[in-house]
Amino acid sequence: MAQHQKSTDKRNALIKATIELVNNNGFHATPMSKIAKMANVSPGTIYLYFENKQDLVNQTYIEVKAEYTKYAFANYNEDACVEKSFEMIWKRIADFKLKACEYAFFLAQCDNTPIIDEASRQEGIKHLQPLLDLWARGKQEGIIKPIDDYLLYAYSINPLSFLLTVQKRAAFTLSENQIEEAYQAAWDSIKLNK
Amino acid sequence: MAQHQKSTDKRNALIKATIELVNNNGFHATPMSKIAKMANVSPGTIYLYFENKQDLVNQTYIEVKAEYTKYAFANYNEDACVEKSFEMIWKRIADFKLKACEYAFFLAQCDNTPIIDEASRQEGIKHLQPLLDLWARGKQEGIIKPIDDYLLYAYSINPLSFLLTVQKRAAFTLSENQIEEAYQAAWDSIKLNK
DNA sequence: ATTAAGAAAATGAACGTTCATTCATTTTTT
DNA sequence: AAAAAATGAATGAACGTTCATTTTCTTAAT
Repeated sequence: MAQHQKSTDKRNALIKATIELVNNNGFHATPMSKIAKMANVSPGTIYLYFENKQDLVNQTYIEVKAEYTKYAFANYNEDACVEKSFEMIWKRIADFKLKACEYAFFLAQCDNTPIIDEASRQEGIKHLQPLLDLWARGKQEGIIKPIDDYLLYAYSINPLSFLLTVQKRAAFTLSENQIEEAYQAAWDSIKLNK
Repeated sequence: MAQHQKSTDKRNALIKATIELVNNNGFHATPMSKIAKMANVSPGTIYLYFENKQDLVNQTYIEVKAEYTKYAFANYNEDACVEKSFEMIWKRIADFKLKACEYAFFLAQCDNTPIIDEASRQEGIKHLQPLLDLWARGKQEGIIKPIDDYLLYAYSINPLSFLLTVQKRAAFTLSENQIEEAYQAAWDSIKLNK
């Protein structure tokens, strides 16, 4: 354990440092030397774990994205009705984005800039399938609007990224009540009106 | 005219080049030398128009943001009812974001990263007031949900940024029909259900 | 109209700095 | 004592910015 453990520790420290520095300074102002310093590691050591800077950022992205989707679907099973299932997933996602906001902000940054390889972006998108499946079921049952998944995502999930950014910038926190209001807005935007 | 005209041309060319290069390569991979080359200008000339790289990006942001809001409210007057007014503004914004997508993508990038000064960000936000006023009216008349403006923006306006990004990435174009669907989702998310 | 002189604008080579990355050496682990 | 992991000084390329020089424009006297 010891040897491999130590390695994982360093790797994690490097990824954590990358997230923090890129969030606060941007990719352009995040030199490898600073990442090394914050992770308590020598600059050269980074290259034992990552090919180069691009690889470090790509892998950080993939890792964070995986944690995000893992969290989102952790307690999900397909037994509940569409509406309840969606609410469960939505609230898990909200939980993650607003609580683990460092992670979520990093993702938002990567998703809105060309700092990530297209391949890594594709890799990160994979794990969203359960939500797409749920939407397919919802459309079939006439509960969710029969519109493109991109539209459903844009209106029901993505707004959380904006709210997270506002929260980070304005040093203002969404109340429990506001999260409920946000959920209502999300559901209202995609549910099929009878 | 001649002398001052020429200056404006160079300035505009520099701003245009900045947008294009930052969009495609990211801020970190956009050296001043490339900006100069694309604008057909010597590197030194940039410093006649802008203090430094940060100033160039800040001013580009402010300029694009101003164009965006100017376009959004160009044909707006406060005579129509809340719903119609919102629809008009929304469609103008959609028009801008999906047609002038280079501009909109640049804004999205700036809004989701720390590359812009906080001061410039504040400067850019100013011109949104008419929309906030409309929402205030809508809340008062019981037409729009009595929730925070950030929530209204997150659900009714911001999704367009996501759709724009998808459009740019996936080389896929939103159809007229899908824009209508998007508008419905936007309105459904913020209108007060009787 | 032409031109000469002065001012303004533009140039691009040069500068100093910073950065990503390497590798000879040291430290730690097996 | 051999192997693996980590170090950090060294390297060379790239960058933002400067400034001595050149080019272009403006003015006004002829």
